[in-house]
Amino acid sequence: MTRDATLRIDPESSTPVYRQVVDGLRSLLVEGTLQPGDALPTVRELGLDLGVHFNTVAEAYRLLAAEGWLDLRRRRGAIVTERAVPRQQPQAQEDFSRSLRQLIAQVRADGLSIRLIKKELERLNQELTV
Amino acid sequence: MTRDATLRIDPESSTPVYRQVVDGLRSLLVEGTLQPGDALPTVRELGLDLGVHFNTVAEAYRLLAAEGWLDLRRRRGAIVTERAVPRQQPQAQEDFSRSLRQLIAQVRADGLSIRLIKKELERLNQELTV
DNA sequence: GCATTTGTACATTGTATATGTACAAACAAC
DNA sequence: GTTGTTTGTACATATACAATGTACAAATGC
Repeated sequence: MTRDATLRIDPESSTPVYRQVVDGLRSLLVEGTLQPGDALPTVRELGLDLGVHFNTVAEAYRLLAAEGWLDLRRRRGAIVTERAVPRQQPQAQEDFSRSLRQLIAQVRADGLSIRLIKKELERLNQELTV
Repeated sequence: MTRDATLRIDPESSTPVYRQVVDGLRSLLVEGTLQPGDALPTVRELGLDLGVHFNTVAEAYRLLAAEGWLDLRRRRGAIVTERAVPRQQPQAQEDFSRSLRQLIAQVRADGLSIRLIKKELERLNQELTV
């Protein structure tokens, strides 16, 4: 991953930077853009790239390692690992439903048209393949 | 709104309580469950109901008032107002797309099956009417 | 060995969150 | 019209969280 424009940080956002990094990287991991064996940038490289302190990136890497995505070793950096999908939690579907409803409500409140929302929902649904 | 089970607070969540309240209420407002003219519970009632301090609820009400949803007056409480949908921001669609991708990635990582995710996407898409 | 490159540990600082307490406005009762 | 009560508001405080600064420890190459 070299200078990937996929990750962008909004320092104004109310969601903390290290979680923005986690969320952005998790997308790439889940979607397979980052594959097992791939090397992520070093915490210092990515920190420089994103304009944040390397410890902030390190914190994000630690969370992803705790989720089972990364293997962290000194001098070698962060490597994407094989990861088994965990068993589904009981309330997972309901949580997702609520989060999705709230996300849609938020963007509707911000003026995004229902037409465009539906378009995005359909597009993302398309992209999901079993 | 009397003792509505629609709002549930997770004190363990990393998203702060006042924002959970804002997000939950905004859903009800956008979806029309709460209509202009409706009275919300007082900050003390809702605080008691949710098990949080009334100032935490007050903070949530203030945010919603700042978004144009509520009219707050002493002694009368919080009343839902008419609210014009604001003009769409330029990056709104892209922001939504990214948030949605990240939400899906997160629940996939948590083990929610693609089948159930697609089902929810379709269900919410259905419910959206222009 | 020694230097360099990595992640790690931890102290420090600033900011955000939640609460406690006192207050001010509005309205009702009398 | 005074008094009491019910509302939201203001602000001080305590705590937790986020981001950074700095020093360190492990691993590798030479």
